[in-house]
Amino acid sequence: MRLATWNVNSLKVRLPHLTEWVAHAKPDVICLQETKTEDAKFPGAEVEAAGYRAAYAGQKTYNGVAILATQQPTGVSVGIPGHDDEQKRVLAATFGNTRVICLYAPNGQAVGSDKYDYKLRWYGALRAWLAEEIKRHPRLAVLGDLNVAPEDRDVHDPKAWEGQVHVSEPERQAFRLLLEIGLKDAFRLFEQPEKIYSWWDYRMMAFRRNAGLRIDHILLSDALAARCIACSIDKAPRKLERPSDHAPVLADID
DNA sequence: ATGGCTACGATCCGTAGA
Repeated sequence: MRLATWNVNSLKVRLPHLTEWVAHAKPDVICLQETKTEDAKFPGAEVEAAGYRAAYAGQKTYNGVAILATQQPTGVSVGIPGHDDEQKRVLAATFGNTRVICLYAPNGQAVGSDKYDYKLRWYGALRAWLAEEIKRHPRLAVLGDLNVAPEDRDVHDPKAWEGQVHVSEPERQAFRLLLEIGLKDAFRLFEQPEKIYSWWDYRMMAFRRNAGLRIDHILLSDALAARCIACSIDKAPRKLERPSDHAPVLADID
């Protein structure tokens, strides 16, 4: 089974890139973030034509998550249970005996801001929920834009980013707490080349300079991690005309 | 010099992203 996650930064704008990419990468499940699309305007026909069923939870302008899969999703749930949030950031679905959770973590804007506090509270609620979810679903995959670069090697210029939002210690701690409930960073299960990132700023020719962050992640429970045979980031779509600022992340489960 | 894109929904700029 091939799992993927991609922050598309507008499903409407990126639909051609998405259909092209899934046609050649052929993920069985792909989690999308920042769809920025109301459910009533979800491009259901195009997604179906590409060979995918879909579950989605969107809103106008901001946020929005979707899970596309070759199999019909069951047990679809939106949001973190008990955590009231207007922002559509969390979507879960089951495929066979595998539970897939699609996440779009808050950006956090700046350390110390209200949005940063919201980000840390969101992570707290997420962790509590996932701790239960992993007991219910031993085959648990958590994919998405987590908006945290877990280590300095996930940052192009750790000195410049030191203490900033996405790399601050409380955010990294929140990320590590997800691992502590029994999840593994699929990317780090394997030897990887240096300076691999999943996001590059649109400005400053950041992509050309490979000035990026690795903030999009696939976390796997032990049962799935034991069967994970590959994990990589595909930079190719970032090179296209009018790209998303994020690249898709892939993991193969035997 | 802390900018520099991009998407959105609103107008011809503000908000947000990371």
